[in-house]
Amino acid sequence: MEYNHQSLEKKWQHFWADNGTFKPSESTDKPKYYVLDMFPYPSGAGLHVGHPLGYIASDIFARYKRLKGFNVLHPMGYDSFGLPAEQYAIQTGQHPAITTDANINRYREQMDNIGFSYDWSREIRTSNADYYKWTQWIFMQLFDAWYNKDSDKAESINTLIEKFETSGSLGIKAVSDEDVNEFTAAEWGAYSEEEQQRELLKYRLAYLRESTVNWCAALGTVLANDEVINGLSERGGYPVEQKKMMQWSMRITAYADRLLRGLDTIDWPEPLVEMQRNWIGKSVGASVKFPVPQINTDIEVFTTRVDTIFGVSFVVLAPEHDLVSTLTTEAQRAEIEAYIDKTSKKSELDRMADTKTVSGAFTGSFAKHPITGEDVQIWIADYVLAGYGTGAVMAVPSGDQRDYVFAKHFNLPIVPISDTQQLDEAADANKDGKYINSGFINGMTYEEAVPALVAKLEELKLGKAKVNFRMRDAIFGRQRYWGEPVPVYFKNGLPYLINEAELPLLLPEVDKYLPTESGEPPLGRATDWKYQDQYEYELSTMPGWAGSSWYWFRYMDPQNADAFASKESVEYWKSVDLYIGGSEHATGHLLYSRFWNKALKDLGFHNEEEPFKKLINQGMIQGRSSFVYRVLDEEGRGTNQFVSLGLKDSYKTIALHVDVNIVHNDVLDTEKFKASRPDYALAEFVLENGKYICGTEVEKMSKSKFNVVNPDDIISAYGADTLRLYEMFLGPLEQAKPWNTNGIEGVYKFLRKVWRLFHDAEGNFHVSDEEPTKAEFKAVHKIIKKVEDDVERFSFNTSVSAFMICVNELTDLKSDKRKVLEDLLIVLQPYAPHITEELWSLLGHKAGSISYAAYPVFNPAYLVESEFAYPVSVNGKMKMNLSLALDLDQKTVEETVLANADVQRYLDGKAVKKLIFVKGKIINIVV
RNA sequence: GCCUAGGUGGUGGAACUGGUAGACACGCAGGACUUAAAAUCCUGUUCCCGUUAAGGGAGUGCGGGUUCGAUUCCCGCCCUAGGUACCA
Repeated sequence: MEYNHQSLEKKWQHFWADNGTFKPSESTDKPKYYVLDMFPYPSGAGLHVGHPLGYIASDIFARYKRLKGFNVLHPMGYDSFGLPAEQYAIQTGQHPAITTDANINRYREQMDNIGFSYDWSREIRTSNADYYKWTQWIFMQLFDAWYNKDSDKAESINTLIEKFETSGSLGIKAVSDEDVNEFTAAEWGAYSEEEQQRELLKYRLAYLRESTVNWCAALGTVLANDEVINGLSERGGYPVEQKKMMQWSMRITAYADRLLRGLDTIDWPEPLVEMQRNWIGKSVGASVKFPVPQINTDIEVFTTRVDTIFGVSFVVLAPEHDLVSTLTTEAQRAEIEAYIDKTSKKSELDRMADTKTVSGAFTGSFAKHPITGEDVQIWIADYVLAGYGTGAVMAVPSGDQRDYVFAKHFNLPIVPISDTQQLDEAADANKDGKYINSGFINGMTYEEAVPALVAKLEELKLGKAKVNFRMRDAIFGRQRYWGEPVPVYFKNGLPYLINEAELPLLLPEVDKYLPTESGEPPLGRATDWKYQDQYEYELSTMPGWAGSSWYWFRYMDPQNADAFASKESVEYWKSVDLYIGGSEHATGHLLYSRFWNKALKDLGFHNEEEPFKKLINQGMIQGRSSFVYRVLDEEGRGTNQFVSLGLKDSYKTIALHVDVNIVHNDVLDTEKFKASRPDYALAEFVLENGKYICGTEVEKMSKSKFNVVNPDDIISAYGADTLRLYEMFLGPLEQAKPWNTNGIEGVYKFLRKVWRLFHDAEGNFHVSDEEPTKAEFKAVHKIIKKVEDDVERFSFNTSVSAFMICVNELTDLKSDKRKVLEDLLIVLQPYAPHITEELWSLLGHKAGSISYAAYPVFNPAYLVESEFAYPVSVNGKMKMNLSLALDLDQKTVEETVLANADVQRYLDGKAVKKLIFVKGKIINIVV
């Protein structure tokens, strides 16, 4: 029988599904291992050949770990709330749940064709009520929590209430809003219920507050910072503006430091760690107050270089700064107002793009230098951002390039503050010199000056050491329909949690998926809330990242109706050992997940500080578009003639995308091309060597470029095993690469060779029980070792090559020995599960048992040779090959090599200065 | 600008801690089998010189350095991709 992937693969996929082959058990002596893929949003386009890359890699790893004796949890599900289904619903009126279900079914079908070892009994969908019940429940825990800086963790809000009741707000160190009140226990007791709730809201981890948000009018919703790219929405690319609104937020800033520290404890790709670091944006410095006596207030600035404080020659405020209007003198008012007007007209994009033009205006007021007491001018300029730090900076032209340019432009003083500064052309920020013109720190070094200054500022009550973060709290509400309802109702304008017993708070039906006439979110249309007459429900829903910020826990115990997962299952599976997915989630999902994980840990629901121990980013697979060249006539109109790539330069042509599915190895199938479109029916071709060669270009995979390759097509032509091997063979997992079917034949040929190892010339199954030869053992033990090494370091592409070498060797040896072939099958199983499963059962083993076979033990003895040949160079130049017996000591090797006639001839009487040994061999002779 | 990753044949890529650069595969060329084609198998394939050959030379983005020996380590530069951006 020949290798027939079609029937064989279907057969085993059904067998695995029917027998629950990949269900892990929690009652086992085996150590656990949790392999997770980032679950997909099920889009309408289905999977293309790029999507499964990471899934194949994780599947190989999961299968390998099973062979290595681990109890493996390898689940899959869907992040099924999201904008596209809702946009589609707005256009067609079809309920998003229906589209979503249809898309999920398509995804599932496609994934099943690839032969993944997921435990589908644990499938989850974030839009299912029995799932989002727990997303809502977690929201409630976060609402009922505050961050205690003393214990450095989140605690139940009750511990805060207790403190308020016993000692008031005194001595409480919490992460909270800026505008918290100070009160005694007695005052707290005298607060009304409403006043108490209003105050508590300023401490909760999930809170409601008036904040400046990114409002996207086209999408009709607010967006989180990571959903806005260059002032445009990530989805759809619509303009985004800043707007003040009452909004749900998550106090992620409470965790800024722990999120940063945790990065050192996890094994993630460096670029990703770096992205999170930048996003969190910790800067260590000082906050300094510049008094403005005439209006009896201070301008607070943040600086990372307090040591340059004596170089301050002016202070700059952002044009949006609260004090601008009070500080502006009558003489300057017209100028300032004109400037504010001008900058407010600039869009976010313009302001970012234009960093060269120097602009600003003088307010007319002066502040006092906190140490010298001298007057410094107060300016406004749009290079100072309202959203970072305090929205004001102390300008040190000698130490900061922006301040330098500004000072030059407006003729403000530039004071050197270090004896090593070079200020002819630019600011000089070096910290190496000794201070000059700097009062009491003159002559000090940087290391001495900083603590001295901080102490001085504290003494003057005009400053203190401060750590600043770039990261802002995450906006949590969305004015959309297709998301989790927030389990909150309002009383006198204040939010209260609904009863836990009322969970899940079901997403109500609406007549339309658009905002109401009065501008409320779509949920304002709902008429079937359970307690509609009693409650004034919250109308916004949760953002897309809510459901994905805890989903790895649900897989541990997906059907549990009493908890998001049982205590036992959480204690057993702990956290994800290996997580595979794209780097586009660096500052979104991966940050929010770490945040929720830490909060849930603090509140006592599990014990793991980090959710994903090791993370791998698979590279994006790009499309490889093909082009045909249509010949143009004198007027530049297209003719029916198409010219092959190599000859196109002698014609006037236009390049047209052609469907990559009718091109093989860059050769166009001309008949299929003619049939593809009516206006190509009469096409004529100018061929080279009898073929029409297409041009190519690497672009994003998309329908409009005719370069989408569907995995189903590859599978029906070559089989799932070929697809799996080929996707791995394409190159390093983490590298972005274009899809290119050109090499797939080689992988397919390899699988046929594997099949033939088990079949005789007539095609009958045949293996021998004889003892393998040394050469056969050697071939197999090489691959046992190689795959072990490769899989552990995620170098799947080199394994595929090694398999090919191994099978070529066994084919040359005409090997048919059961002992070596069985080992080969086990080692190959993670990569090509279908063919190995089939051959395994033909060998007489129980069906399905290969998935839990023991990974063969590598025996280095099989790789050792009795004699080895190796090259010896003279002065680094390769000269000759020598062959020596093994087990010689260094001295004997030395004598034998030097006695060798060839060596003597090359040395030509010259004296040997040194012999270089590597692993007991002489590798180089220095003369 | 800054941060991160990378630059190796016609192509995808290999070379794990410095030790025969180009494994493996594609493509291409030639051959075997076949009436023929497909399929399959075999041989060759970094570049240059050498009629074939024996042989020689160059070669991992560019320029230096360390070393007996560098794709690998160090310094400077160029280019590509991703991220980020008046963050004080």
